[in-house]
Amino acid sequence: MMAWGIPEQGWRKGPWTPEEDKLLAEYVNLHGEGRWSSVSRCAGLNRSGKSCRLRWVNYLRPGLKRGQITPQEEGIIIELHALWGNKWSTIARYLPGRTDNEIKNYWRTHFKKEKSSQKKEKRKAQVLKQKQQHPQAKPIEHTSRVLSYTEATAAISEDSSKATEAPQGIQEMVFMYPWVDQCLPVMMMPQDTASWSAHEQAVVDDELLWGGLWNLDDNC
DNA sequence: AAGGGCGTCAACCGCAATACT
DNA sequence: AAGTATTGCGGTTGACGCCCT
Repeated sequence: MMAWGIPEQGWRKGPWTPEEDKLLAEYVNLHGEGRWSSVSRCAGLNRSGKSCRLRWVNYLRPGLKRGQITPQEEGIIIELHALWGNKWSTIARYLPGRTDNEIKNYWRTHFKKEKSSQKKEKRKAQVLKQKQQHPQAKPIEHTSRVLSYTEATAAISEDSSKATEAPQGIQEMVFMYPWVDQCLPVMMMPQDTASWSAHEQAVVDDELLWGGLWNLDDNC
């Protein structure tokens, strides 16, 4: 492995120093995000644009949450990963304050390699603790489910007679999250799953999501 | 107390997509 | 329209700290 700090093609690599963080943060606060290659030049950082962007997105950006992923967030990660697979940046959009890198790391460490019984015991203990804190909550593994378009429209309107058919060619996926007692429309996708990717980011109602229903801070 | 194993996290790399000229 | 630069994403790596023996 290359030694930390020895530049390849002139760029510094390795862990960021507090001084570098300060320079980057000051520059981005002043000029905004974007044009990362010029950031490295103009901010006096001997870092590649990619490195600057990554550091900002994963560490310096305001509003980032620190600390452990909550059981609620974990539930969302599990559900969204089941839907989208390793689309970490897409999943991260539904977890305010969390980065794709963080979610990716979390998934790999908690689910990809989860095999030892010890680990499972730990997990059980966590779930048990959660239950004691929120006795009304169902076990996290089963807290949400995917509803059909018809089920969802009925549930949202709280009137089964108002259930509507999904638009032709489109299937809306909706999660039921008991901890917020709400149906959350997640995405619209063609029933032809081969062309999902073209539609996967057609989020139905971002306002609804960011408006507080998924305000996970309230649950901590 | 020492050291080996393991988990976590920050950061790098390569590639693909997108924007710009 | 084509070539180049930039940005974004997902996979991977390596350092570090904690725990167990």
